[in-house]
Amino acid sequence: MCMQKGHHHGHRHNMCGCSGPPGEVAGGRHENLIQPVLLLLLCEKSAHGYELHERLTGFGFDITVDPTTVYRCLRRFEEQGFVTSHWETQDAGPARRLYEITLEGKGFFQAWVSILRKRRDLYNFILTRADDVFDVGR
Amino acid sequence: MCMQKGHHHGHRHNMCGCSGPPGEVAGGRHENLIQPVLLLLLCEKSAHGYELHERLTGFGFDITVDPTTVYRCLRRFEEQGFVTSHWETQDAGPARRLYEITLEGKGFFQAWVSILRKRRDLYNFILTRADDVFDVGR
DNA sequence: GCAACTATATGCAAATAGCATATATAAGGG
DNA sequence: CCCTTATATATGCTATTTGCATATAGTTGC
Repeated sequence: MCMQKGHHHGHRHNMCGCSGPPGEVAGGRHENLIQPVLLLLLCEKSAHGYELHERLTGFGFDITVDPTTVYRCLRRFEEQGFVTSHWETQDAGPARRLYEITLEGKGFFQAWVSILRKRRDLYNFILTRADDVFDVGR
Repeated sequence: MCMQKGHHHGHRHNMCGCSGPPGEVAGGRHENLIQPVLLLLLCEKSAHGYELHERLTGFGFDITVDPTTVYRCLRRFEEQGFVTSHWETQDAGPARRLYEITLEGKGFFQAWVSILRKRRDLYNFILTRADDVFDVGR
């Protein structure tokens, strides 16, 4: 996969090992996960994109997200009213956008949480059946 | 979302409530899940596409997949050597392709299983932190 | 001045999956 | 016999998310 029509910039794999077996079948690589995770991080503490990306990267569980994804997700959230932002020009470094979660955003996050719970239950169901298959095989 | 440039055939939402909060933010709707689930079903019993689609639909957990997705996934699996297929013209009804999982396919499934385990752990981690956020908020 | 770090943004392309649609066989009813 | 419905598979188009390459700009240290 991924080596289609002689494009000059080669590999476009998923390097995170989070979406599918290594080097194969990427796609919705992080399965939308950065969305709820960003909402969680913003619930815990308001922050700007760069910091959120760092917190996400240090999240463990093989999550390595492109900064682009973080910034774009935050802008989309703002369009949808889930966060607000304002420029910070104060102290050191270049200007940065501080993001804060809104009440709507918290509601959206709670909706996400119930989805995540369902997904986890489904994963457990699949994993149990997988164990059965491999047990019988032995 | 989804209502871009006046296309005649409207909604392209996710109707399964499985990928994200209702009616919003679709994308990798089933988060690649049909892949490992198909492999699991084929580990349990060889079958043709139509039957696999039915088994998938009866899987519970809000999973409703388009038949197209099933057929295309199976063809891809065959290209990758994870399944083999041969036409069955025998008994009643139109000809159908019987799919059987290969040794390679089983290996691929096992790789998937370890990914699913990681994901479930991550989900639990997120859910725990989400509980903390909402506890403090109360 | 220049490299490195902080910080954000845009364009392009790849991958999965849904909808519309086309196909063909077979069974049952009128 | 024709028509509808169920079985069974396949292709084209498009939407959505996301990664990579790249551009930009301020700030700090050498």
